Amino acid sequence: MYTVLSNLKIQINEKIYVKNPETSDLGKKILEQSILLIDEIGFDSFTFKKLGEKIGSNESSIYRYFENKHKLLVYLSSWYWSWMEYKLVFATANISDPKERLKIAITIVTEKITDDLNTAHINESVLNKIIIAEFTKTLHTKEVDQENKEGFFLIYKRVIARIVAIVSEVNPNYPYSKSLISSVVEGSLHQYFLKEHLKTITDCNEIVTPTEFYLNLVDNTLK
Amino acid sequence: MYTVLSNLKIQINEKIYVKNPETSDLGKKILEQSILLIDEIGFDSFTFKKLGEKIGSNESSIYRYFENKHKLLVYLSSWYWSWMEYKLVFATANISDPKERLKIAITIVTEKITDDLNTAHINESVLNKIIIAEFTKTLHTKEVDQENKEGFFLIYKRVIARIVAIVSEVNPNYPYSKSLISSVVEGSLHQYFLKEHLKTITDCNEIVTPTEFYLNLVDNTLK
DNA sequence: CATTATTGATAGTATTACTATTATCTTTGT
DNA sequence: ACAAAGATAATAGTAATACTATCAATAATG
Repeated sequence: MYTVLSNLKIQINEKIYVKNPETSDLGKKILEQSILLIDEIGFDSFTFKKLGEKIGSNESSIYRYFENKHKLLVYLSSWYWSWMEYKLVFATANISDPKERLKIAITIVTEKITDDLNTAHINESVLNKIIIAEFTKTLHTKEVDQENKEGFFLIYKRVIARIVAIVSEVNPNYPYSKSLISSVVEGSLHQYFLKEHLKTITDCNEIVTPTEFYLNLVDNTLK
Repeated sequence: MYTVLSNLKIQINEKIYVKNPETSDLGKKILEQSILLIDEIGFDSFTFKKLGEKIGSNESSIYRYFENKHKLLVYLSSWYWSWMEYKLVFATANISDPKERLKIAITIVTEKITDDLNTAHINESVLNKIIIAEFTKTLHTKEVDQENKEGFFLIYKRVIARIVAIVSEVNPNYPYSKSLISSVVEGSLHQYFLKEHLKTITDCNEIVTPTEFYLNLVDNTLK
């Protein structure tokens, strides 16, 4: 996969990190290798100590970038959704037909992810695996309301809002556009999860894709 | 809410517990109070030590019932879905029209939960809150495939399979019945979560219910 | 070349997630 | 009524986690 701008820079809410990891080599290494390590051992077993060992750096150095592993995951998620928004905006620009625009948007948020070569230290394909496996954990905490107030989930919500706006163009009378799209975005991750782990309760497999299922669903719903 | 059978007994996979908590007072207290404590402080902060203090019992005694807090959550989830299956089977029995049966089934799995007075030590309304907040955590672990093999998620999958069977009656040509229903069941929990915490990306509120949204969605989809 | 910022090394603390042992208390079977 | 068995409580102990603090070493910059 390649994006239109080379070396795209992604802006993340400052409250999520202690020190911006994009501003140093160590910071970028933390992002790059944390993605690989979380994918490898899972977020629950992931610790800053293990990450430090992996990148040949010290635990305490990592704490200078992120308060704790939860915040790091929130950062990676924000990065992911920001990248997704970027793709969404570019892919739907200059498409006049709302129906076509919606089709593209649904495809973008539900399709399989390949690595974007413009971001040297982020492997989007592996990041996507983490999002499928771990994204719900960023939301499902006792601190969700506080963190939501601080804007931790803004980009995620904005991605959904953008697609909701297209739905309203396609069918202004449909009364559940927000629920429909939040359900598509979250549900798509879930279908990918089921396809890997609980195959008996999904139709998605090597042939049928979540994209196909959701394009059909949205199409039927807005008719 | 009341069920047809009084004192209904729910069977849980033996591999989930060390000692069946339904066989003693302490066991029942563990179930009852763990639900309240997890709801109160969240699953992440929940420990057996805190639970022990709450029920005036010893940490080590709780370990005789459950290997760890993850297994306890799996137990509570299994209990919940088993109870849901029970409600589903009763509510749809003797309804000959598949469309009507599907409508009832969707309603059952998406509607707001009130306490079932037939189960003295389980507060289903609070348990439902836990399921909304924490159920995904039972699945999103590195051990999911192993635990799935051992049957930890059987009842959950069976609930979905039962509704899928009704979908096939209503529309045998619809090719995504499993994805549709897994998406409804999981998505419904998600919509309840959004309604509480991320209101801007859902249409569900005090007036519009997840049930209404999903009945409409399924109806349009199977037309 | 001096200052400042960054990173590394080490140590230390409170909590968690257990396991093990032994004592006590409660049932139950005869 | 009493012994044996089973369940629970109390205590102690361990390894790992999730940090914080301090200070030394190194690199970047003006």
